[in-house]
Amino acid sequence: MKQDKKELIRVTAIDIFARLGFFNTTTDKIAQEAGVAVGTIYNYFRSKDEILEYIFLVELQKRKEFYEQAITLNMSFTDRVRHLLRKHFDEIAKKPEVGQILVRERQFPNKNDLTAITKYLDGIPKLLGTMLHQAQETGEIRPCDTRIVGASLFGAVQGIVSLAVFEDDDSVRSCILENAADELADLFFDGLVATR
Amino acid sequence: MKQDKKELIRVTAIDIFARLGFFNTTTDKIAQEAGVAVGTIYNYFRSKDEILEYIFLVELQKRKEFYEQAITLNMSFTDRVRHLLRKHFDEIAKKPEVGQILVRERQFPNKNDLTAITKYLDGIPKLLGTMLHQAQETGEIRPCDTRIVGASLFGAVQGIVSLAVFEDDDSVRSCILENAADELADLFFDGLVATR
Amino acid sequence: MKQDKKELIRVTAIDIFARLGFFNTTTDKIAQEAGVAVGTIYNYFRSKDEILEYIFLVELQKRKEFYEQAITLNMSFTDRVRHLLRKHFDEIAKKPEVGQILVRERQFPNKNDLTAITKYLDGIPKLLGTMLHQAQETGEIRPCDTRIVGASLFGAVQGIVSLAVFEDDDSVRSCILENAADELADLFFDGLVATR
Amino acid sequence: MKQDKKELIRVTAIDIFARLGFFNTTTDKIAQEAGVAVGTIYNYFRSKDEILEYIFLVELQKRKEFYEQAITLNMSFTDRVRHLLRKHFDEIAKKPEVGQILVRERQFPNKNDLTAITKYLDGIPKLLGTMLHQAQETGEIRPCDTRIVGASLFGAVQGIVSLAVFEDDDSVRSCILENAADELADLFFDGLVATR
DNA sequence: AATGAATGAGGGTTCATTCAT
DNA sequence: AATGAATGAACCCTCATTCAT
Repeated sequence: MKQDKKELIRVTAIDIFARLGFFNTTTDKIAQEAGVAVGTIYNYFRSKDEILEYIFLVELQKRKEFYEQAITLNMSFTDRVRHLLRKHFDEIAKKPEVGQILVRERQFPNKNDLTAITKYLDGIPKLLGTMLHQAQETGEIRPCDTRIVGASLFGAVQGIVSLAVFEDDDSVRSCILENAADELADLFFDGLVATR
Repeated sequence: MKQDKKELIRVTAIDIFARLGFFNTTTDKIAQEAGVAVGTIYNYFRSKDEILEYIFLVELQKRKEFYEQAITLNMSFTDRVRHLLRKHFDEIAKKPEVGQILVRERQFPNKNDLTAITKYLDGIPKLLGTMLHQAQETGEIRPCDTRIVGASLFGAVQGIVSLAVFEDDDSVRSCILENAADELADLFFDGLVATR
Repeated sequence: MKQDKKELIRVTAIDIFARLGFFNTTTDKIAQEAGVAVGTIYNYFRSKDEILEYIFLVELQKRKEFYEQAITLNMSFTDRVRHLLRKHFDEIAKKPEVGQILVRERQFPNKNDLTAITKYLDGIPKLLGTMLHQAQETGEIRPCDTRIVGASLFGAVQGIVSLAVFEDDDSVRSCILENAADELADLFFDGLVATR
Repeated sequence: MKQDKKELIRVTAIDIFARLGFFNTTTDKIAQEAGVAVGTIYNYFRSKDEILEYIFLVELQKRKEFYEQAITLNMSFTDRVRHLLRKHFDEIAKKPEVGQILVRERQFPNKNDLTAITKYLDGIPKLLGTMLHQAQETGEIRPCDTRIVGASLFGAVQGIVSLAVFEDDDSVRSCILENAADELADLFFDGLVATR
């Protein structure tokens, strides 16, 4: 039950951060909406910053698990990426507010360098870069600057999430998120040029 | 001369927003670093928010000009995109701080409805979508969800800017930004798959 | 056993109050260092204030006992004072932290009127004044304003305790406290002037 | 006029600190009673702590001036001390609240080691110790532990201030403070023992 | 147009105290 | 008797904005 409350605060904070932005969200507001006292928040988090970090941490964890899964499965590189993208967009579809935060709250509290936020924003592109590099060595993909392509892929994902998340119509949003993984995989692997 | 001071404030604000983030920047700090009094800022801007909006507005204006240019020039769709990307990354290379702000300060897209920020973040992907749509109709590119691809392209650009902007080594950053346009164009038009 | 715990809390509180000061000490800290729950403190004390009062009360009690002893013993006034001073400084030497509190925590003598703290800070000088007055009547000491001299003696004692207590070197502190009683008695009874 | 406001805040704070104690005084209260906004306080002081330090600093400065005066004047050691004591008690008589603070607010904000408060509480006894030491060498006073006697003298002064300051009757207080210097000087130089 | 001291609502955080277990 | 999670009033301080000079 102790963790129930931490979870309650995390989930509530996601909703409000998504709605108002981190800096426009007050701790009072979070407490009120979570139905607890302000003090209670501080029994589980050392600061408002830490709530945001925890949100990123949880999502980072999930992405890591997706990655471990993808590694284990015996599939080609392209399928692996497709798998990761699907999982990611599914997650966003389930809770778009999380997506909103992931693309918007990159202001760092810049206190400790190794925050979960930095790990997320730096770590995931780097991980994509590594995957690309390996695929390049096995000849699965053509030569390219893997850092740039990794950052592009990560950025493209964020761009789509932005698009979806600011879409008001729920059904349109769902549709975007459902197609996104395949559309993006096709784009990245086959390009846009008309059949040659 | 009147506009000299407004420009001074804009440029100074860019540096500080990039360094500290919008919410961690005080008007006092801007005034101090610009060598004017706080009150002076309010002779040119109605609020701190408006400074940020003005920064986005100026950049939005530049992008629009690039677009007008690109339309005028008689070139293929792919060359047009390549041209736009080059111009954009050149601009970031000249003043990376601007890039930092463009990718980071997307807070509160809800205060006043039609802010320059929203116009930038929504407008540019939409514009890219339109271009893609036209290219699709002329058969220059294959069928695809142009909204998703537009958002992906915009996102990919932002992702690369992120990568470059948080890169400490100046020469590495320049290198990334120089190659980015071509690398990204190749990626989007030809994809990654080795065999063709 | 019931009183064991109250004693435990009192002793722990002394250490922390001495180290951090009353206002910088939290009840959580006391509980933690005493190895009990916060709630437990409130089974023995009605408030945090009351802990401090209890500390003063215990010390006041001890001083009263010293006084009773001194009265019983058949000695001259000067020896009586010397006896009291020795006892007091011995006590401080045994637990300098108590001394620190006695000289430092004189805040709010106004909350409840008859606190142990007020009794200590007002009562002891008054008691010294009474002793001086009697000695004056028996001709043991010269005419003087006994209130002022009483306050001076009490103040001088506190001043020495301050000196000792903020001395870091343990052996120096012990030395100061050992000599203090005699030095002070000599000073008060014979003065400083060289020729006599 | 700039300094007028700092002075206004200092003087107001003295009154409230004396009445309620430092820790029970809020910045809002000071602002309200000074007739300024809370923010104004922070234009002149970096923190609430700094107000207290400034109060001590000003008093320390005054004492130093008294000391310089005393050194310049061509008088015996005993007269010099008498002069210092008179000046000090006069000062307290003029504004007893200051006295109250000087004897009560020794809680340290313990942040920077060299606060004005520490300088006052450690520095003045040390200075007295030095004076005593010199007098000892010139044979003006008998051999004694000058540290202990210095601390005693300082403590005795504080003790008298305590006595006076908590005295409600104004005329009694004045009387105490008027006689204090001589009474204390007599005590320290000639002792208490009846004419021998 | 320029200044910068004054403003005060509002924010994050603390912590003594309570009370259900 | 003991626990410690929950509480929420209260505090210190910040900072965007104003306005008299």
